Amino acid sequence: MRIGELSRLTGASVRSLRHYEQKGLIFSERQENGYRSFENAMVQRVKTIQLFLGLGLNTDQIKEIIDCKYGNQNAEHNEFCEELYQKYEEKRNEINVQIQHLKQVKERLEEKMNEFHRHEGK
Amino acid sequence: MRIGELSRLTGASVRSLRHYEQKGLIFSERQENGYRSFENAMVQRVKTIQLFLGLGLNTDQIKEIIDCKYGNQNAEHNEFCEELYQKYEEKRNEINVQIQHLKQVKERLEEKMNEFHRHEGK
DNA sequence: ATTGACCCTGACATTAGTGTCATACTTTAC
DNA sequence: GTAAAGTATGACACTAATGTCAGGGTCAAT
Repeated sequence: MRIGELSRLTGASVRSLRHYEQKGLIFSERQENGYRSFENAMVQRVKTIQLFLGLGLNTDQIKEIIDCKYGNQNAEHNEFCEELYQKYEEKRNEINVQIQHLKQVKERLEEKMNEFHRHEGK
Repeated sequence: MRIGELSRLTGASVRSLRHYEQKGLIFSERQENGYRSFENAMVQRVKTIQLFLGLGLNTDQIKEIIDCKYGNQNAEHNEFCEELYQKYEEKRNEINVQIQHLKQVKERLEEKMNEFHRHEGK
C-alpha cells in the first residue's frame, strides 16, 4: 500500500510516517515512480509505535523494542531484551499503583455524591 | 523546605520544579526573603508528576489528575474524574497487552538460547 | 567582611515529534 | 488534456519540558 493508505489505516499523518521510516521504525520498498510501498504488516507496527509514543518512549527506545521483536535474535540481543522487558514490567507496576490511587479517589467522590443526593432529596 | 531540598529529595531539577509551580502542579509559600517554602507533601506530589510525565502525559493533563485528587469535589468534578479514570484504565489495558507480547518474545528468545547452548556444548 | 552556596527572575537554547509550506513529479478522473 | 489528488524531498515553524546563562539578592561560615 502507499503512504496515504497507511496513514488512513493508522491515523498517523503522512509526515509522521515518513519520520518513522527515517528513524528506522518502519520500512518500505520503492516503486518505479519513487512512491513508497508498504506491506500490510506495517499497519500493526505503526499502531505499536503510536502506543509506545503515548507511553512516553522516544523513537530510539521504540526502535530497541521493535528490534527485540522482529530483529536477529542472538545471545547479546537476548540479554538486552531481558533488560528491556524488566523495565517494561516496572512501568506496568507503576501504572497499576496509580490505578489503585484513582480507584480510591473515585470511591471517595462517589460517597460525596451519594451524600449530596440524600440531602438534596429532603 | 526550600527548592533545593525538594530537588534533592525528588531528583527533579530546580528548573523543573519552578516550571511545575508555574504550571500549577505544585505550590509554595514565600518567605520574607522571597525564597519558596514547600510543604513536605510536595515531595510525593512531585514524584507523582514525574511518573505521569514518564507515561507521556503533559502538564495540563497532569494538572487535571491532581485537581481530581486534591481539588474541590463537586458534582461536575466527579463526572470529569470518572471520565479520566476510564481513560486511565484503557491505558493500563493497552500496556498489559504489550506486556503479554513481550512475554512471548522473551520465551521465544529463551528457547533459541537453550538451543544454542545445547549445540555449543557438543 | 568576604567567600561560597543557595535562591530569585527572565531570556534564550535544545530536543523530539509533528505541522506546514514550497517545488516538482505521477496518477486519476472528467 | 487539464484539473485534482497523491507523493517526493527539503526547509522552516511550533510545542513542551528542560538546560543554561545573565544579573542580582540572601545567608552561613570562616
